[in-house]
Amino acid sequence: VMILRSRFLDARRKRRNFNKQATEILNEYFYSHLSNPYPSEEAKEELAKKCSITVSQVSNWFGNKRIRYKKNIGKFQEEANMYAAKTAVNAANASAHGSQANSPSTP
Amino acid sequence: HGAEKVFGCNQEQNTSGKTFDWMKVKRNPPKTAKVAEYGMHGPQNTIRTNFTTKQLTELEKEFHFNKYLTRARRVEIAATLELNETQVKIWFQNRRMKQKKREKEGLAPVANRGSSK
DNA sequence: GTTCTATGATTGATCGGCAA
DNA sequence: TTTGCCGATCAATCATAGAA
Repeated sequence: VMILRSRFLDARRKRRNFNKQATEILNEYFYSHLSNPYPSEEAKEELAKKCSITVSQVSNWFGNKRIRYKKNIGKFQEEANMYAAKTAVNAANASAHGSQANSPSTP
Repeated sequence: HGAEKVFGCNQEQNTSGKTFDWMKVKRNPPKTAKVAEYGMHGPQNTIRTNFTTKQLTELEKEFHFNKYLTRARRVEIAATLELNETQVKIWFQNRRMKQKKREKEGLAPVANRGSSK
């Protein structure tokens, strides 16, 4: 089995992890929609823009995240609680007082 | 019909820890191949087929000739490459999607942002 | 430098919906 | 009613980046 797997060894190489900020945005969305983490095409485009990555990359991220999450829910429990708390705080700030002139991101 | 009703004041809608339907989704095993046959229930088969370089090269060549297959052509190719007609059909379907995806990405990679390196 | 784990991308195949 | 295609997704795997 020589495995001429070298047939397409190219794109898959040179992989770059996303910025910590991008991952943060993706995880926030994922855990705040844990009941149904399937962003619409529009939502994906918005996330892609915020994360500065392509829509395909957003799709890949969610695909991998969903599969790996359900594969081992326990391993993500800590992360899940962390983002759940974070989402709760954001929701509280948003509904508490109608103030909105506050963008926590993009320094 | 958009945002759910007001939430956050009662009922523990704590989503963490719960198992939703999407987490239970299970795909049926591939029906590729002839499992029946003589009782052979080995771990193999029903597993993702690994196309050989030769098969992929041939499929790729055919794709550049025709994006869509005719029944006759499909039968011919399947026989030549020793694949099911379904596998050939699916390969072309996936190949077309891949092509579309490339065209789409190839026309808007602009706005390169903080690409760490 | 080596070993193991986290993660982005690729891809054969499945699922639901739609059209012929 | 049956079959092909599309769009989305699954699920397994590849190859690398990063942690240990």
